[in-house]
Amino acid sequence: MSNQQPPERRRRRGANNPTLDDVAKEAGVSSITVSRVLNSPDSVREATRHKVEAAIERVGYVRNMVAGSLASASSRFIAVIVPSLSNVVFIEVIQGLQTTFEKHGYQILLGNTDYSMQREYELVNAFLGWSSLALVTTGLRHEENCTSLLRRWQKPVVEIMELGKGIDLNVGLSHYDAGRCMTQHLLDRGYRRIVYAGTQMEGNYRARLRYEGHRDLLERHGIEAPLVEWPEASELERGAHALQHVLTTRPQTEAIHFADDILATGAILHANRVGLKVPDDVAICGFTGLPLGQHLTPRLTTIMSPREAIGRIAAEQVIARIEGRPLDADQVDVGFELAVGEST
Amino acid sequence: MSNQQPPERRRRRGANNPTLDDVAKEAGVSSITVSRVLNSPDSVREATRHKVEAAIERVGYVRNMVAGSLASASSRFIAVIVPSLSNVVFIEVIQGLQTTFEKHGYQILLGNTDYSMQREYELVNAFLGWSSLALVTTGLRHEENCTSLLRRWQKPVVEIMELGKGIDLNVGLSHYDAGRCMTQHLLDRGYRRIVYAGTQMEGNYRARLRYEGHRDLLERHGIEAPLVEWPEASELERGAHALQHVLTTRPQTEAIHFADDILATGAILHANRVGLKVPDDVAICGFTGLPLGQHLTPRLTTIMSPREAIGRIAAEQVIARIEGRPLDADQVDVGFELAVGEST
DNA sequence: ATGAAAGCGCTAACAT
DNA sequence: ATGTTAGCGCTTTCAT
Repeated sequence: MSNQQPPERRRRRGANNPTLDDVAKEAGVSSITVSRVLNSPDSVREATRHKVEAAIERVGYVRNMVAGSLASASSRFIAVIVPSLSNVVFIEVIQGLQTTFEKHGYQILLGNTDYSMQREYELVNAFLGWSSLALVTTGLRHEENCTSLLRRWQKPVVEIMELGKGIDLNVGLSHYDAGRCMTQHLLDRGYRRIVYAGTQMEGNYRARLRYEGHRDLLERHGIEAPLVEWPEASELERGAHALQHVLTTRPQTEAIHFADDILATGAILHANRVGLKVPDDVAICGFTGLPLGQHLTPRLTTIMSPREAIGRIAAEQVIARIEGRPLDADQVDVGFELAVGEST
Repeated sequence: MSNQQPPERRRRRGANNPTLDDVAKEAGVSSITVSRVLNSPDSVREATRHKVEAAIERVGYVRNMVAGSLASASSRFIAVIVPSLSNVVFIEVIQGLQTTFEKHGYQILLGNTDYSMQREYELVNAFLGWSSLALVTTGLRHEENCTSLLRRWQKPVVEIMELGKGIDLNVGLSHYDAGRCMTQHLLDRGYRRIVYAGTQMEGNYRARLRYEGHRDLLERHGIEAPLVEWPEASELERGAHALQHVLTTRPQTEAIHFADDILATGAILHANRVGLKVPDDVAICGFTGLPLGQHLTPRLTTIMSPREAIGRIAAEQVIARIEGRPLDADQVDVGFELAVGEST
């Protein structure tokens, strides 16, 4: 004989946190009213709102963002993907993004690819699964799967740092032009025997683009463009070694064009230590425009890239899109600026 | 007369992404089997698994993390709250956390309080609402609401940077002892007229604790402990100004104990620029142990705090808890080390 | 090893 | 301005 009573209800409730219903009961309203107090307080009468707010306080209600996101099929997450967290450049970009997004109540979902496109694809996949509102990623090159997934995705995608035709929005600068610009400056100063020194040049193709700008300009002048590179990440110590190495293996070198300010700073500090004169013994320049460079003696000649602005502008573009405001342009060239110090 | 046909089903589906059911249909299995392939592949026969994996690929399935988290009442989020992103110290801690958590497949949810406890409480609230598995926050002082909310919460909470009795777990060092240790070194070196110089000393009470260690030791020796402070965040420029300011207003000063390495470095670089001799004209020391300090001439005397280790250890503690492994201790003193350079 | 059914806690859609 | 109902897409529970 079959069981006559209705089957007992299965209950699960993970933690036993108060829910909207608990608050509603406490306040003597329906749960949707509580939801409205939370999401569009103006659509609720003031008296009701106060009752509900008091009830929320009393029961110690903590909003379940997960349930809300599932029901509305959207979260306030913005996915942000960078290749490295040990590079100040990306930290500053993240600051620009974070400050701007936070002001508007968005939460960043941060991912680090370690310069692996496979990892980037995995992160993109996971972040889309969180109903992110938009995605900000670094550079214009991705796995094919990744690009096509993002193209199908119907939400704002910003590719930052580099300039060019991309998936959707783009905020950056031309690294090729930046490399070329610095080398033009070195030529103007009369330097001819110039070594380019960088780290992780395979993964970090923006540094490679700068080198290509450098090389093409030199070749046009019939000058060789030797490249020395190291697989490790940039550190002050590496810059010191690089200086030592170049002066040992190529004692004729007149100038070293470093791929970034960390290396260049390490080289200048090392020169100070061992009594080498910059730029008389060897000229040194970098790329990025870290404040540190302007405090050295001699001040570092470098290319200033507006890192925080990249983050801020990318965030502003995204927010405009989300809020349905029209954009001036899908591509923003933030430019760069040559800052000439005494190191060249 | 009432409508005889069953009422038309309301449909919502935000985006029209393929769901588990779509994959299941494609693979000719039930949706729970697809779920198992994703969550516990070993519980599914190999042939079935391959069928399902092919179907996932074919329909371009992107996992809906939100729905999964709601159903299971848990996510793979770890909430991380820091007071600032413009301070390298927290960046390095975040790196330690992020690297360790990522290895285990956890996603950080990053929040920045700007040294506001009110903001910290809001972030905690939001992050608990995302079914976070654990929470890492900075310091031992919080809003009362915040502390009691976290105490009720049945998941791991780690308070980092500072050492002391807290909510649950604790990983840090004694800032009071660190300040005292450095000042003992200055006394040993024979300095007596010592100025302590810091920034944002109200919000950043860890810097204040270091000052208190410094002050108490000096007072025990019957020496005054003047404090100069600025409300802005630490920058190299501020360190340069601070040096200038102290030497102008208190020309007798023999040593400046800076609250952090950024200020101290700014001061040393400025001294190099204007031809002041460190430590002969004035001795300089800092706190943190940034690599930069060891590349200066003279090398900076500082206290090395293991920033990345704090992050790593905090993450390891959390992971052990989550995975049900026993902890050696709820409190970890990561210690610090006096690094004596030529600047004192 | 696989499946059916129920429910996670919220919000959209549709009343009133 | 407020309420009713159904459904978001998954995982848990229970069954086979």
